[in-house]
Amino acid sequence: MTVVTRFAPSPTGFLHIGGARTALFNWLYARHTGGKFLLRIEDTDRERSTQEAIGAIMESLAWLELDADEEPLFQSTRAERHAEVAREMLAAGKAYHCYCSPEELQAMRDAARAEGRPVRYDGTWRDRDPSEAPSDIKPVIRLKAPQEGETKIIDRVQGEVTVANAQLDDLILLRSDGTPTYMLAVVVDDHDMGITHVIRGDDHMTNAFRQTQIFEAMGWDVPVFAHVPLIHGPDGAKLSKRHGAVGAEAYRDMGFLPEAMRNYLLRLGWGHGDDEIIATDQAIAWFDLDGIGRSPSRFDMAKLTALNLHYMKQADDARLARLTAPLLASRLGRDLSERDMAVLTDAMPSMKERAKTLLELAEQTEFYFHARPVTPDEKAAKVLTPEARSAIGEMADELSAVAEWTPEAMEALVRGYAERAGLGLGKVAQPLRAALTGRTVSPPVFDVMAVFGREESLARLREAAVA
RNA sequence: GACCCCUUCGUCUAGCGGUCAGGACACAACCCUUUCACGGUUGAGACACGGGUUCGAUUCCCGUAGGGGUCGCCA
Repeated sequence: MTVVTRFAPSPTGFLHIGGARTALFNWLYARHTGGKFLLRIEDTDRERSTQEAIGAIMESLAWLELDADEEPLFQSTRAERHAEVAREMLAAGKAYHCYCSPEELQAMRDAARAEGRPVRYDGTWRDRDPSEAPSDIKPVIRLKAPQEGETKIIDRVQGEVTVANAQLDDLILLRSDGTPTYMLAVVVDDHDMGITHVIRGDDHMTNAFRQTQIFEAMGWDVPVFAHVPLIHGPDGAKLSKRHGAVGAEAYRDMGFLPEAMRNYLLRLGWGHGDDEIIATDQAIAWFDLDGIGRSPSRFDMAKLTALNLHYMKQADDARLARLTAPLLASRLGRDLSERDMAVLTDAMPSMKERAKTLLELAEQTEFYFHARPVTPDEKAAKVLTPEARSAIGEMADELSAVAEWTPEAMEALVRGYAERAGLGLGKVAQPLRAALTGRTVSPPVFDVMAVFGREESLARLREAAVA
């Protein structure tokens, strides 16, 4: 049997972190088994579904590089098929018309709650003669769910979970306006799409029982379920906007790499021994449902950040430059030229291991693109004492004579200068740094000079020397 | 309230009857060092509680407590 998984978001908002992980797990499982990963947009709530949300979700999935094997299916296009299944169940005696008004139902729920009884539909119309039906009310179609016994689901994460059928009521399949409910639509679509494995959030656990009843009423195979525990915020409560409940694209904007995000999300609720750094191809080879934990986990930005540093160090320089460019452009208030891009790429080897995000990369490489004369910040200005300036001038003269403009040659020269002056390297490097970058923090000064090139470096040093 | 699920360092987790309870992030100290980082070494830090079962429970069972989820003509 070929595995077919699906990710089925409802487009009422962005793709939040939990959804992103659900998508990742479905994608990984399909890739691991050589199966298919499908996408279904559950847009049956026309009030709340928006085009913007669809766009945001697709964009986030694209950013995370979770590619579906087929074009996304829009659930709203399948309403006729859903209604047809409802009518089929009606004809087979598996469903019935219910004429209760929303007000009556609400009263029923309120009463039940007040008396401390389970809140359920009481089956008023379950066995009532259709001739008693009021002519002025459009009925809904309800599932004639079993009232005795129990419904069991086999869940690859939660194990065997059983609930007494008495706990479940006759859910609505088709609304009075003839449109399908979520419960019906999901089952019909999962069946028609050939979904074999339903991997989704824990919040759908109770839905699994009701959906199983529909599958069984239709005589369809029930897919394998895997209900993944939810992700909570750092405080253990539900994810709120303050922490993880922002869209996945927000993490892109914060300067995280998609591969870091995937690795982080993978390790949140899934483990493979002591392994922490798990590249995507390795994840595909290793991922299995048995590795999913049963307890909810908390979102931890620090760990994501640490992972991001790791992947940044490994990332290709040109790619990092490309990703950093727009962030840098917005800091500088101008676009980067081809020449700028070359400088940025050259700057990456010494830069990428000291920045945790692309945002930091942009911030820390910014000085390369500030035109001369250098404007030192407060700390750098303090370093540039008159003595330091004259030393910078002397070093500039010596440096101008260096044959090869390499970090090694420059370092040898400056070390020699420091020794003759009876100073540590730090004493002379800081003024150089301040003169070159206008800051007191930067990559090693000789790397910086190599990136700037001979001409630009000497110009900066000489300006600092005479200032 | 009813039903269902969960509970190992602060966080993510390993563990699947006998372990000095391991790793990672974060934290602290030290080393490295031209600044900041990276890196390295070391340290502190956990089996929610109470009963069983067993020669022996973190591990199995039952309670308690705490947390979470679900109870719509929303998805």
